[in-house]
Amino acid sequence: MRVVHPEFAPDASLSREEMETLQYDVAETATFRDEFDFDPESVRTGSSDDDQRELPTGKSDTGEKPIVVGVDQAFVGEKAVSAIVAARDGEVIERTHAVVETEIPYIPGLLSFREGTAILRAFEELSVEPDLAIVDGSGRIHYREAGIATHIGVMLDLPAIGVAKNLLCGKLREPIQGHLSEGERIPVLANERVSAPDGTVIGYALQSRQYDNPEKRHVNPLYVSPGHRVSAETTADLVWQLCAGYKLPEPTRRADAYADEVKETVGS
DNA sequence: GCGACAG
DNA sequence: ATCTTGTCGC
Repeated sequence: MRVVHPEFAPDASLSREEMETLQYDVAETATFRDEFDFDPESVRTGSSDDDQRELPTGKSDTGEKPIVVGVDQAFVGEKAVSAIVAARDGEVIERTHAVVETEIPYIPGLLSFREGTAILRAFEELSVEPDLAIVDGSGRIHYREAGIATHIGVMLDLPAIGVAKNLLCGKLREPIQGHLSEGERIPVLANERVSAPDGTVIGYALQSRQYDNPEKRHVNPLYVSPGHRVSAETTADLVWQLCAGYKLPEPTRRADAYADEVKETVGS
């Protein structure tokens, strides 16, 4: 697929100040409301039920099901490996990847300038037109509301969601005491460290999976946030639907595995 | 100066 | 993110 907004390219040679200014521009172009055509309820995983009956009409509606892509990165020395796995109705239909030399180190808040180019190059290799992207990292849960999921989503004008294992910034509306139960979600609000008005719901802590006996051992929640063209609430709904009994959503797990596969092919 | 800090 | 064996628990 093609880039729609090349002016937001995550150029690693920019100064820190220029990078931050670019992020404010990206956030201004982004929308954190539901702006997509597919039915959120139609998004599903592949490893779930196999009782997929034909429709009453007998007509196959697979062509109407949204294409969801998972995006993940791996590193080999100074090279960044970006992997994308596309699936429709839970079935993998295409996989692409790109290997790009990293130019800058990891800096909290500027992740897209380290990994963005590799991700975009992998997207350019994609021949199918995705309806939604699940990106590892934050979206709106970011100092300037422009995490990597937002940056990628805006450049491609593609509905995108950010899925992170740790909270970059913002504050939970209610503190987690001990642990959450599977399926629970707590709003993540903007605080003084976020450019959004204080109290704005910028994402959710989502307990995608939990052990039977959390008292002895528990799983940490996922921190999900809108990247582009998706609301915080729908973001949590979609990620929850994509988690087939695992902590990470299916698209992410597949991209993760593919990135490891490619990684073994590349030398440092 | 002291914390906070996606991947 | 990455370096890595065993090990705890369901």
